Amino acid sequence: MTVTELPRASAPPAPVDAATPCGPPAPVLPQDGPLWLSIAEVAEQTGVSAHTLRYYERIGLLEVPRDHAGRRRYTNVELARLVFITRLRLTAMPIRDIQAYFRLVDEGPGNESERLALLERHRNQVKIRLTALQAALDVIDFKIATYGGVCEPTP
Amino acid sequence: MTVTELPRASAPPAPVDAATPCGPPAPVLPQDGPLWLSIAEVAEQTGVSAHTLRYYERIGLLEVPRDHAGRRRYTNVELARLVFITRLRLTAMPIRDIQAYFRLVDEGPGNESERLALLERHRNQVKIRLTALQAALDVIDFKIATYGGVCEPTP
DNA sequence: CCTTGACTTCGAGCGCGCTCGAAGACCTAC
DNA sequence: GTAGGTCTTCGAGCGCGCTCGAAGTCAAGG
Repeated sequence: MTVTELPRASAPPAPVDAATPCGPPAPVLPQDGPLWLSIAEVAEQTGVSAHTLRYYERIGLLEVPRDHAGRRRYTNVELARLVFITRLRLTAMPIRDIQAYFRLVDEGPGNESERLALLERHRNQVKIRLTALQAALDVIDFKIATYGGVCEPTP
Repeated sequence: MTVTELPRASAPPAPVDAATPCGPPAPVLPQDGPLWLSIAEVAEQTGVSAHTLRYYERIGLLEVPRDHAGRRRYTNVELARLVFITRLRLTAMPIRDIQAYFRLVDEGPGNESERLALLERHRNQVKIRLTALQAALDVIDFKIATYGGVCEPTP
């Protein structure tokens, strides 16, 4: 069970991003002690490969503090951001747009309406895709149904 | 309005593929006279570019008869198949799998159960993706909601 | 000291699904 | 006859999102 797996229920999801202007975010993981994870641990827990984690950092999606030896140390802040990134990726938000979003986040407070607009635009596109996907699925379902040999004339 | 646009309602879709073992398929278009379309016309009506139509043919998804000068002439058979291809693509079925499916179709009757299995496998994957997509969308929706500044503690 | 192994950076490579451009054949209109 | 437009084939190129490998650094264990 990785952190990036989605809950089955439609209960309101817990906030996952430090950027919400609501004080410190709720911890994402059952937190025993301060979170201070290596890249391998994050990879295992999130299902995002170490290669991809470095890639995300290279392209500016994530900034990860280092230990004295220069190795990445993920705290719950980075982890929360990563989880939100996976959610956006899961909805096929282009990397460019995710970059744009977190550029706004990293600029600090004052541009919340821009962030919001960006997210809302994306959400609307996702909803459209969702509808089309469902319709295409209906076509496939119909096809599957008619393979049974039951062929009534289509009205 | 292209042929490949999906109906909004969830009414049972009309069959779109000549491969259904139920006799001749219902016509896809309002049919005035025999269908005998050029590649440009098909591109316009379906929203699939001429380049892509040739590509689909190259990779064996579609076989299109030619006129005396060697130009492609699409009949409703090819058009129906193309429309079904767009449905499968819309659900992100990999080209390889679509190739496999139509290879079975082109082999003729006798392997319907294989085709069915292929479609059902894909359908199940799509349903899983659909659920995950919806959940990710919920996360984004929640994020959007909390940008308003209303911050209740998350239980 | 030496090995082991996990980490680092960097740039190149890959798989997918198109997308494009070049060069040429053919029909139609003038 | 010739210009224009639409088609043909073929192979190369592209954008995306990773994915990989090489070469080197560092810390812990024996």
